[in-house]
Amino acid sequence: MTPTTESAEQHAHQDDQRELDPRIERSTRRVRQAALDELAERGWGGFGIESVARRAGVAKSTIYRHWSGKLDLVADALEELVVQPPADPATAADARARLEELMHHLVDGMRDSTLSRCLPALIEAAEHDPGVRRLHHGFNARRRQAVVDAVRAGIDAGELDPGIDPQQAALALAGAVIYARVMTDAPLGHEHVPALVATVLGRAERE
Amino acid sequence: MTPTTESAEQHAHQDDQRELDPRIERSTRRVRQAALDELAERGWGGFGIESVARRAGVAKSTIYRHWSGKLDLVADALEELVVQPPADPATAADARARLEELMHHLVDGMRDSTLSRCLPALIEAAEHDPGVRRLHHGFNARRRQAVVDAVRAGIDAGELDPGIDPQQAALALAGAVIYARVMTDAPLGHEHVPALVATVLGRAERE
DNA sequence: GAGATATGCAACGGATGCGTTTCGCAGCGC
DNA sequence: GCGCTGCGAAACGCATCCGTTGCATATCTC
Repeated sequence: MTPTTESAEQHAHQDDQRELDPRIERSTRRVRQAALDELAERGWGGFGIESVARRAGVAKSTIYRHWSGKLDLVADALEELVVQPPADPATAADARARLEELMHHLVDGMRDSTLSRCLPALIEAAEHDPGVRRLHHGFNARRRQAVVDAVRAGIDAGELDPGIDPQQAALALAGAVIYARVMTDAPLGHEHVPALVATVLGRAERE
Repeated sequence: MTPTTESAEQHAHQDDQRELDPRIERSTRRVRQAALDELAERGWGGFGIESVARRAGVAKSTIYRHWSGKLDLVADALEELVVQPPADPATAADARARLEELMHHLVDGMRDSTLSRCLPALIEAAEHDPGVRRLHHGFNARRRQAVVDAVRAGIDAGELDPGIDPQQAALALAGAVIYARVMTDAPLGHEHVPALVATVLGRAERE
């Protein structure tokens, strides 16, 4: 039995080595899910291994058999959430439609998802742990990059004002959704997306 | 000695009743400051009364003499941060200048301030405690309202595109700054403000 | 100065969580 | 079926924090 000082090999690439003992597969899956629930409900500071074990219906020793501690477990569980790609690039008619699509996707993600419920804990955790910070910032950078690309494409295609700064536009668009989630009582709804996109990207340039 | 079941009267309005025992003034001031530092460093979950006492150079019993517990103390200490009014309304030349001013102020607030260092903890705390949530959301709503007003004034004055939705514009502007602070490695700097404002509000309508 | 009062200090019982260990059992692969 | 191995249960020592208390001391008010 490996001492699991580094869990990355075992868990991150678990899907590769499909020859795993079904008991392990079952345990780790339950624990990861429970860890995310725990993180969402209790937050970063409130997160407890014993609580996760109870929640997962699993012995505490089982958790320590597979992860080295709180940090290892949380980091591993979070990888679970990161596997959501935003959307596909080439289906939308024009830049505005594409961006509205991206925003709707983000709004969706901020309504029900596990990720949304974990977001405050994630923000807090990123502040205090370098590993989580890398994960968190990396994930958001990738997600935001899709918006930057869409804006730039829109400008190149002549559909958007060339005065727009793609970086700032992406910050503003994504920022509005995230801000509404963590700083206000009223998360952004789908009905606000058109007005948001229209406001940030400017009104129709050509009609 | 009042049992301090409700601390609001004693502490929030402390400045009013200036006849206070200097020992109390001194203690509570130290503790409040220490509480903010603790919140910034350890986060909402890591926050501990005994740690605050150590930090403040004060006996634990002194804290319990003035506050009923963690929640009471944190809420009281946070009031300290909320007393920052954004700026004055009628000095700026035009709407764009006024909005850039507001954004610079927000960027400032996200660089060094205690509030910035407490922000992740605040977001997390607001998620789990209704009292903190009210404080947090209320403060941000007030701050954002200044932006909404400025945008609306700009539209009314014919300086901004009437197609802009003031609410969404404010969300986008404030959101970009906050997002950059809690979701990325690179907080927004003052040098980005002009591009941000220009991007969200549209390029010059009249030149 | 005298009396009031806030503080410091130390200790308390209780709770909770951590990370480890031991052992009997059940489920797995072959 | 049999050996292998992951699991559950329970207990461990240790640490931390909670919220409270009693008492001596320092500091304020008058």
